[in-house]
Amino acid sequence: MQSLVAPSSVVLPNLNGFHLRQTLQCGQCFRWREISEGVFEGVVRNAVCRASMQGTSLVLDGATEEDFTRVWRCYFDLDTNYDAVRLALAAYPPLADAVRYAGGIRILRQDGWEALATFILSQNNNIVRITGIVARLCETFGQPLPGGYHAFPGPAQLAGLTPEDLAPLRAGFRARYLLDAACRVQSGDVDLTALSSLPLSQARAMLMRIVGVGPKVADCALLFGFYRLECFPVDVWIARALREVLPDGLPASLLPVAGIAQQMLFHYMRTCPERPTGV
DNA sequence: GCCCAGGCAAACT
DNA sequence: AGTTTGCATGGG
Repeated sequence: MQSLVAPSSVVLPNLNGFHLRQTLQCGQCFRWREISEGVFEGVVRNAVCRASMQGTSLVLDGATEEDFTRVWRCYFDLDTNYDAVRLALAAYPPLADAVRYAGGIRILRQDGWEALATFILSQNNNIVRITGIVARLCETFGQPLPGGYHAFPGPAQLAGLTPEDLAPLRAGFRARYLLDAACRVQSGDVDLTALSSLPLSQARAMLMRIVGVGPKVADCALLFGFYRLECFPVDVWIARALREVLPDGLPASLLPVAGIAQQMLFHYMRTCPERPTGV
């Protein structure tokens, strides 16, 4: 196992306010595993690394310089100033507690197809089980990588399969949704490359052509897979709480970073022990 | 057994 | 066009 990770590492200093566990376990991504206290192992775009914090530095063990410039720099969105975002969000009183509790979250720039697929699998499901289904999906259909890891299977690798083929995933009724997404992406009916720049309403409409993709999954895919920070995914679970916290929605000044606010609120309301669920 | 989980499709009024 | 119900699976 020790030779599975390339003998190099990358250190990213001065990540003030960054919280690795919050970021990787807040429910925006499903491909990281905490292998020991504070150490996470993950696969992103055919690259593997072990991530941990040393003070305010993010350490990526096993990351080559090439992987850093090709994958990790973008993935962790290191060129966005989160100090400024936190300041802006916390200045709006309804968000202050959420920023205090979950302000270490950064929105990861995930692969678009992976985000779409994993959030299709997320519906009426919980984060631990989603992670398990995604792991089985990659092990079963993903391209093998050095060290026994697997890439996330692309649309081409899933488009020809049947729901019975996906039975080992134990994804339940979501299996046929995932296959419909793969077919529509593969055929060009859904053009992922357009989703980053298309007007939001058109991007949502395109994604919702997929059976099993509604407003919530579409917004999650756009936020986490296409870096549309103006998306604010809301489901029935969070809606009741949001009406209390944000009766009038976000002020216009915060709309460009609505997705960051949403994810901090989501994590806060889900996990803060001082804020009982149900609100 | 029950209820819930990052919803949605289908079938109802 | 709004509302209700079923859905696969697993954990608490």
